[in-house]
Amino acid sequence: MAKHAVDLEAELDPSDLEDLIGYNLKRAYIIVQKDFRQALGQDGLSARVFSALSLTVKFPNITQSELARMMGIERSGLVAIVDELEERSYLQRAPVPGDRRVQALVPTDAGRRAYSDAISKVRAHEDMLFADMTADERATLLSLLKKIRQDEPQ
Amino acid sequence: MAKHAVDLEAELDPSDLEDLIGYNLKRAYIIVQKDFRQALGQDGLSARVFSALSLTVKFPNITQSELARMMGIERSGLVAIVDELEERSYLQRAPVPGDRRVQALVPTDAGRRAYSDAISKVRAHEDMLFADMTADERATLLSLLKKIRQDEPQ
DNA sequence: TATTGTTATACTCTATAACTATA
DNA sequence: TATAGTTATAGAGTATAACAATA
Repeated sequence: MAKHAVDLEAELDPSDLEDLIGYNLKRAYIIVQKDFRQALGQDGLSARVFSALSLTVKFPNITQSELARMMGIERSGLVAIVDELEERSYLQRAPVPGDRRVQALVPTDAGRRAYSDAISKVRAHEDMLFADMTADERATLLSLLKKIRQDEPQ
Repeated sequence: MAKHAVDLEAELDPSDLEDLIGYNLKRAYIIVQKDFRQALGQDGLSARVFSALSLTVKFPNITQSELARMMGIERSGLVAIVDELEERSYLQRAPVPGDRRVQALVPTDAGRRAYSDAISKVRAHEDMLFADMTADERATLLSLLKKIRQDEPQ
């Protein structure tokens, strides 16, 4: 079937922002991040604090340096995040026998409950936001994003 | 075929960060954005200034309010972006006959050349960064990201 | 010498609110 | 009253560099 001129133009124009993965990635990220904030509520966890709590629950006794590396941020940037989690009593900085430089991050019961509550809200937010995508489409998107993440340093 | 216990666990664990589209979207976005910066070089255009230049070239005489709406940011945030493009002599703020409140953004020849040069670099950067994805995979990713963007306000 | 956690500092991106000049 | 552009200001989020304590 012959294509309309406008379709041809859309396919061939090498200068359109809308064809760039980076541009669409950014716009999509902003939408998801804003909806995440709304889902977690007024004084809910921010995305980065939520991520840190998740990894602390999953890997109890993780050190701050390890956590920073997993999250892809600098050690210095993690301090405020751990401070917030400690102020919320969701984790404790615990001394590690044998190396007094290190602080192990230990989730509290309240921290595990808070994470369980938050992850439910996040799942609901993604289910709502991606309601117009099939399970297959979501799985495909996830695997393509992970493919990009293979280029991650470390 | 029977699944390994570890596969089952990976599929069923409802608390894993790695299963969240939002988390993977953010990590992927950061990678692409960093590579974008590198591709455009030391004093190259930032992503948002590049986007503004692109839209100004595509829609000459666009107003700042229209441009801000297209980019999904506030009018106030656009001022510095347009300032930078004007300082680089890539566009001019031109008065609009009939409404003296409005400034039309008109790309210069230098602006069009700079955009042409930048978009080439951006294409090369995406081709390099997404070299391990097929054309089909890139098209699929693009269309899934656009699907998320349908939830965009306005 | 190297590493962990920390502080100080600065930069980017963005939003909100208020102003001005027009309409 | 409402709108376009602007300014001032603040808040995330991040990075770099330096430091003290410890290895």
